[in-house]
Amino acid sequence: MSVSDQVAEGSPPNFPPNVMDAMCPSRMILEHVTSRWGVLVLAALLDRSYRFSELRRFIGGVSEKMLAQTLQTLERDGFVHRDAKPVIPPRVDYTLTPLGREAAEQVWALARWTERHVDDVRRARDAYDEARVS
Amino acid sequence: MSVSDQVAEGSPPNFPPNVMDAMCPSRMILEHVTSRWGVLVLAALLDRSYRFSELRRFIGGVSEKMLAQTLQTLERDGFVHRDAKPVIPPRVDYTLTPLGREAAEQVWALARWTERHVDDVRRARDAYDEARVS
DNA sequence: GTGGGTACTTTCCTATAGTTAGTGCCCTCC
DNA sequence: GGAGGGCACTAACTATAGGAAAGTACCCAC
Repeated sequence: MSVSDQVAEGSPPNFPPNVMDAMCPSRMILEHVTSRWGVLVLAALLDRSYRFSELRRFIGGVSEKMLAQTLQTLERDGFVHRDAKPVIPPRVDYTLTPLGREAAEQVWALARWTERHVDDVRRARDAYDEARVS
Repeated sequence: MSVSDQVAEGSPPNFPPNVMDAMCPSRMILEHVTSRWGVLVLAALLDRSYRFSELRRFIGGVSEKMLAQTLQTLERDGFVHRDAKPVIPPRVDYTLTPLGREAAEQVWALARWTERHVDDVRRARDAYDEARVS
């Protein structure tokens, strides 16, 4: 067994990383950052840090469970930093890490893009719907 | 009742569009383009058009049902163009519209970014996991 | 004539998301 | 001084979304 054989066997079958491969870890990371609430958490934290319930009020429609779950996932992936101060009442601040900031800038750009193109999509939907009622 | 009152009442309560508002249409559009399979469909179609089952083979792990559903949603939103040739066997080509291309460029950039940072995330996860087994 | 390919749709079942209620501790209100 | 609310969660339950598999209808190759 040669050295190159050892490397080939020891390394995962995901080189180079490819999101189109269901087994590639990059697929799961992409799912975390593009998840329903992940996108909004990252976008929110881009301009400042937030406390848990402050974030919950800012992001309309998110449940406490899903916000906590999303924040834990993003923290584990190294996108979000959780700063818990041992005071009463509890105070926990969430901030972006440098890695999280890079991701957040991209999802924020996408969020702003959709906000700008709401009317384009509405027109497309009207045309689509009208084409099949006839 | 003044004219400004009429405008305020007649227009939807979503101006300017804001993804943080659960009721804003931009929220739903963002969910479509960042959906689990929407991201991958847009990214795939960026470099060329695909037929249905070609796309299904290219995007690992997608079911026929979810691919059809995702394509219909993206078509209705005006991101994807469906070109069905009335031949036997059926031939349907999916392409991006100009609007879809703009969205696809952004999600593709995000996909490539995650592929490049797989190792950073893996390290963050190892550190996170090790911090709570002790 | 059996198997495979095309592009889907339908049915069924499970996994995931969301809703609700509970935790423990503190502050403010009247 | 008891009621209500805020803080940051967690646990249990339920509704909905997602995935597996089969069906459709037609054709071609072997």
